[in-house]
Amino acid sequence: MNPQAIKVACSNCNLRELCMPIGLSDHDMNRLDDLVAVRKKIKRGATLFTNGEKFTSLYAIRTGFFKTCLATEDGRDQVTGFQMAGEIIGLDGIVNDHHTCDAVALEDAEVCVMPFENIEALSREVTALQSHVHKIMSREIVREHGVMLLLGSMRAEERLAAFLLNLVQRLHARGFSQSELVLRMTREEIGSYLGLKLETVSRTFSKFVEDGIVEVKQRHVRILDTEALQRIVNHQTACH
Amino acid sequence: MNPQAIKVACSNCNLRELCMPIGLSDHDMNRLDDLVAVRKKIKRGATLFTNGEKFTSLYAIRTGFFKTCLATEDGRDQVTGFQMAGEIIGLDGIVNDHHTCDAVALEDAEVCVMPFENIEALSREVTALQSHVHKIMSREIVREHGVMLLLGSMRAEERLAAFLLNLVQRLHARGFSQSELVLRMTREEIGSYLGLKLETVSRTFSKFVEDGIVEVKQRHVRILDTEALQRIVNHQTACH
DNA sequence: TTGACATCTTGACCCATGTCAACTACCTGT
DNA sequence: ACAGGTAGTTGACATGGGTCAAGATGTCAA
Repeated sequence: MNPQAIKVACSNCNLRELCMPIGLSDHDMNRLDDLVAVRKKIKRGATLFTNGEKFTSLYAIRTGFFKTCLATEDGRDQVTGFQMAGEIIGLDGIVNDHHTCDAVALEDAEVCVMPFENIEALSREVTALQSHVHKIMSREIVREHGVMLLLGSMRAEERLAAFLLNLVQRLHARGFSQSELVLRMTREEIGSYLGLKLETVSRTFSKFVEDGIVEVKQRHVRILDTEALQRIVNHQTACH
Repeated sequence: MNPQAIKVACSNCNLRELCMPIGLSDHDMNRLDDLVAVRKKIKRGATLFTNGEKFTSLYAIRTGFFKTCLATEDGRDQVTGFQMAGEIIGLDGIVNDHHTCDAVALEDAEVCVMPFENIEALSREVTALQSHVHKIMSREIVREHGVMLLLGSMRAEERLAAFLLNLVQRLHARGFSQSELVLRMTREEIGSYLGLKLETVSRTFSKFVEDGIVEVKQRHVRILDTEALQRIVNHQTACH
């Protein structure tokens, strides 16, 4: 195999419209190819980075599924997000040059390692990249606002409905079904993300099944009535 | 009054070490002075920007106190943060060119308006500014992780204790007392931020007063026992 | 000062979710 | 195919915080 064959190239990557700026000239696109230092495989259960570790790079997920989570000394544990192909992780490390959470692979995964100094250097020259980096960070801020809304004001059913809709929507954007999905995480991890106990997550799934909104068989979920989920999320003050 | 007198100048601003990169050369510092297009005063209760509004600028708070909040059609309302002098708001608007939350002044305030295109242009040339912008956004992401932890896994007392400690710590960094503070927001706004009802916030304050941890007189709070608050925040699994 | 209104406190009661426990189903490696 | 371990489900009960309501306190304008 010649070196060319294993050379990483964003320009040929079928995920590039998810993680890279669009509408670049050929010249700029070629420069972007140098952003990715190397690819890295992570086995299920292994960490890509952990809290306290030195920050060097952002990571674009090529394949696989991650969770990011915060663990405190006093035993709390909060899943702060689930990330899938085309998404960027590691942004938490920029501010203090050290990561402040763990990124754990929930299935065998592969990521593109993008040294942050390369990103900064190149984005001084390629305006589209600069703008893209800003948007990625802003998107994460806005996403977290949404999670705060969920955690601060929604009830269990509303949280789980919002969670399922969000997952299928992101999977659909990657070419998967709008109605079927395989959960890569346990009930406990879902619960941690949604601020619920695993039993509550399980019960709420059962409730949805009873109501004919979804079919659930372990981690396989089929959504039968998307609008019902939508209504549950928006419900809230419908009773007032 | 000559124009020079009202010319905005970061280089003379006593907040610059809070909102601007440090260790700049005189030359770079002068260039930074051009970042701020204008200053703007906002009356108590007025908005600096609102959800859906076109995004043009980031804002550095010079004086005053803001809340940012998300309001959904279905009547939910979530305070996503409280911001004080030296902090930057508006980051949520970058990703879609429109703001996704409201910024409301909780007391008369003044902000420096920094057009985002100026920021992007200048940060292509001044590396320290580029790095600073990245760190500010990353800091916001990490802050929100902390709020997710709070909302997802803490009980009412723990949330309020964490909230008070965070506030005094930030105020102390601005030269105020470590033990005394004036809340600029209502119990309802605190509750919204912490995912609690205003009655619960009020009761929890009363509990802290009973326990001799704080003195509360309306919005005036004096912390008598910082370590007790610290212990409450870290407590959690101490019972196991 | 007075009245009107917003904010805050407190009590009584209720319910959604947590807790604890038993049981079932599934997956993994041999 | 089997054993052991992990993950998920379900029931019974406990409880933290929500809800509703009354009253107190503070604020602002006239």
